[in-house]
Amino acid sequence: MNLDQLLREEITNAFSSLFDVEPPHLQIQPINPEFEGSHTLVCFPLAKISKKNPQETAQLIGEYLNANSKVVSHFNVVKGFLNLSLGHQIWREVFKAIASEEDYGVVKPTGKEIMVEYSSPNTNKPLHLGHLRNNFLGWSVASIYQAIGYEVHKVQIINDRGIHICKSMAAWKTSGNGETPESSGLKGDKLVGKYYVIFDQMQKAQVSDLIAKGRSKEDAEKETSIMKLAIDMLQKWEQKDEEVVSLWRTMNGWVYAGFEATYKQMGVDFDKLYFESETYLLGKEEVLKGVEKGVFFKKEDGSVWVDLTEDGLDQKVLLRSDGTSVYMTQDIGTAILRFRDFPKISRQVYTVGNEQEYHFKVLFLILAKLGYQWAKECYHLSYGMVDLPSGKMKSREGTVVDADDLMQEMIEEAEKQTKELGKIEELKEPEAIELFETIGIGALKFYLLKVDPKKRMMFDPNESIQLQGHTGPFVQYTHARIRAILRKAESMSLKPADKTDDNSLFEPEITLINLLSAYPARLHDAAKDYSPAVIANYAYDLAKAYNHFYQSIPIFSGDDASQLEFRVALSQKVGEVINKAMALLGIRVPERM
RNA sequence: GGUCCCGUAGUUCAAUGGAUAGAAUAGAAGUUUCCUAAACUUUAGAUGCAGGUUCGAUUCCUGCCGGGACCA
Repeated sequence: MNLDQLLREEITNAFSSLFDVEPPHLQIQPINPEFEGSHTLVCFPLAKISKKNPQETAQLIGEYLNANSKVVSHFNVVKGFLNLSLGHQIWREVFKAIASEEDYGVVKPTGKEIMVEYSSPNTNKPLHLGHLRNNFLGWSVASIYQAIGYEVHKVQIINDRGIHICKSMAAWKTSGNGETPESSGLKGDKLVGKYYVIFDQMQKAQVSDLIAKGRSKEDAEKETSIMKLAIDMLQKWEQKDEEVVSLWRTMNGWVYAGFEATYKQMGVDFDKLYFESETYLLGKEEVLKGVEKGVFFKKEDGSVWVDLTEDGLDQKVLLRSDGTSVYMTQDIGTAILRFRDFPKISRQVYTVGNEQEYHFKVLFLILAKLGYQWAKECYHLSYGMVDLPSGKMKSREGTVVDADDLMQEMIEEAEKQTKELGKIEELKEPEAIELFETIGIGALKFYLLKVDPKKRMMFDPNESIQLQGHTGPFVQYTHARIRAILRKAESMSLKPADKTDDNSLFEPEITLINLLSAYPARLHDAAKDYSPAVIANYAYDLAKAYNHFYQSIPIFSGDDASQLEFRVALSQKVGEVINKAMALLGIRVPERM
């Protein structure tokens, strides 16, 4: 039974019998807590059709419902708002329906398939705070789609080729002395990142030497021995030179091992990896075909362009005059390859920062021009940058927040605060460590996911390690509290029951049932907007409402057994839904904390 | 120069065109014989500026101011 639908039908009936016309789309909204009732019908738009003023219209509909409705118990009118209160019996039935549903809110597989790309790092630098937002977002959106019945393929493209990795290789070769992750005790990605920084330092030193010898800055930057080595390595790599390829393989191997550890700690995973080294030659053929079809055009110097001025954009180069690809060319090829690999997907979602909005607009336009039907279904899940209180993260200024370090800090803070509260006396080592991780990582994920993805956000390290208030641990704590209730109920041999008897409900109980009934709709909203923030805020609202319920009603007092059983059942379901919602964010909820 | 995004309590975030703009933090004041006080209750505090559209605008439109990104 869908409450909203039921109300809609009843009001539609009421309206047409009262005014002899079909009503327009009804605005039924949740109510502000200051007003009595649970649903409100906005009657301003109806006034034109009913030919009465909004207040009268509301009054008439209210009276009609009072006399005829199965669900509305009473009403009140404020200005043009018809506030409806539903009977407690109805609320009990709503809850019964929810409680009896085994996997409440989860949609059975629909046969639809979707691909979600996220992470997609370069292999010359370790992952940082920005990647955390990216990974959490992408992973969560994938989970949300899974929950509404899609088969989801999680992928990333690893930018493992190009001048950047050659720079690390060049620096390692000249000054690395054969250092390895094992010999240095550094994580692989950190080690390779270290040599990327060393390259930069060597380059700077050599440039100033050359400038001192009278070279222009521009020339000097190209002619340092270290830069020449890097460029030489890139060329040799493209010629498949054995030695260079072998070093490239070794160093990328270190990076992957390092990334793997970071992904594990983050709790994200992938179904398939694409490597740029394997896909960067794709796309060129497609572009040439496009020239034949007349979709693209050639300039005198032989370069290939697409003209997007009709779409309000510029001309964009697709192949340079020497025939080499640009990023766009590769992305065209990769997109087509993916649809070949997974012919049943109806859409690709690219989780990439909003600085690439233009790039994806162009990419999707080009794919459409090439005649690919699925192009208009592709979606750039664009998210805002994460700023620090000191401003933007800049790798050159060393203000980048490292992903591993940050996660470690969060876990340590969780441990510290848990110990201060004296909560873990009974917990043994392995459980305690797991709990600190659950709380620390949960706090981080919630912090990054509760904000609308599209918006730029501020990351204040001091505030993020806060475990009170609008945070993940608040929700986790509520779950732990519910589990405690259920343990107690069990010890009292109280079985959860959803009997629909005559007992009236308290306001906090109705609020909870109302929130529970909203879960499927919120899930769909989240999918539609690609926004885990919708889920995060829902989980928070539910937890908040439960705490209020918990503090205002002594669950185990009173001698009416069915009332106690009902409250236990309500608690159990709230716990389940909290668990389910948090799982969509990749946040675990503990049994106790 | 062109395109796009963003301006909400001191701060970080909310608000399908709807009522008295919600939370959280920081501030003030309370609540532990009782199920977990990482909680709860009370209190104070905000829509950049100027117009327009309408019954009604934080939301839509125009201009300006301020912040950011991208394209050449």
